[in-house]
Amino acid sequence: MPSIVEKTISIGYLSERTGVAVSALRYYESQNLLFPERNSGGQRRFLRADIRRVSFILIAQQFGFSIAQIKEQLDRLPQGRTPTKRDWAKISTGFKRHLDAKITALQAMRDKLDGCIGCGCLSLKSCTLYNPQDKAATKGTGPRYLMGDRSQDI
Amino acid sequence: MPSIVEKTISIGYLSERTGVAVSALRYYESQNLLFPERNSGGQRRFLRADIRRVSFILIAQQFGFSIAQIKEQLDRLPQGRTPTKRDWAKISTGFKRHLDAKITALQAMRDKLDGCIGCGCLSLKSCTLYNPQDKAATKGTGPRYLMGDRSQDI
DNA sequence: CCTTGACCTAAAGTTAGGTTGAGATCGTAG
DNA sequence: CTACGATCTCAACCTAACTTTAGGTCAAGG
Repeated sequence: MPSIVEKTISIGYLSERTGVAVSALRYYESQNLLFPERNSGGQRRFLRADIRRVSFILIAQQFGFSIAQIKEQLDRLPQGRTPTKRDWAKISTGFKRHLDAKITALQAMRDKLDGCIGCGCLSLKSCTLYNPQDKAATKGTGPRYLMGDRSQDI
Repeated sequence: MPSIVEKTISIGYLSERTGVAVSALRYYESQNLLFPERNSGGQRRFLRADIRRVSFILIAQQFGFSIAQIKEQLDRLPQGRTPTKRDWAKISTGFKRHLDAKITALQAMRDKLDGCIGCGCLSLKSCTLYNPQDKAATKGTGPRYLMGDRSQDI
């Protein structure tokens, strides 16, 4: 437990304060999410501001963002000085856009599913859950015939 | 391409019809999502109804469900006969409940984030994104102190 | 000085959801 | 009968996000 006047903290203290395992913190460093300095003995010394940085990582993960995406957001923070309220607010906004898009997409699917349950098309020809673009975009493996499409010979 | 009168289909044809790789279909069998019979030569013979079963797996994956969760839903289908419209509608309903819950959770987070952006609490003491229950439930690793909680000494 | 606990590195292991490769067999067209 | 593509099994490999293990070092208390 470092006293209030010490400017850097150990990996153990950062772990205790954030609930993130020491091994995970070292992993985050290897992924360039954290940039601790080293003391004369080679041990990591973090800034107190890194507590907030790690907390941000945790929240972003709860929102479903990958480590790479989180890194992109963190890269937008200023280097050389401790991030301010405004700095955090700025990246939170960019972050909200992703989240909004994610919610919208899920709602669209939910609405399609609603339609399918109502009309029974989960077992008919015209199920709207058939969505070729998505699959073509993610895999390039050509069209996929989902739930009841081309079902004339089923 | 099996003629319309043949009752079973090959793994290659099932792959072609669903867009799912042959290797993935074999993997699904290993995970007990599919139960093909075998011909005299040991090759898998699927039912035409398995096209719909695989399509269901794809859609469920798009909704973010794991293979294990999808298996749970598929296990609710009747054995011994081809599932009907009503059978599929029944599991789609259970499925919608999960989806609704997921959307609600995401919206709650989005709303908290909205609040945080507005009030600047991403760098203050009382950030509502601090959510001890969730973490305690998922990991059992004790409380996690998120974004600005206990920030008096930051 | 000695012990003990926190810390270090590098490499290997873990889970999910598959893919890839090797080597052998099946099945069908010519 | 011979080719040749489709299938078969089994094991190894892949990414993400970490954890674990092994073997060794640092730092603080007594």
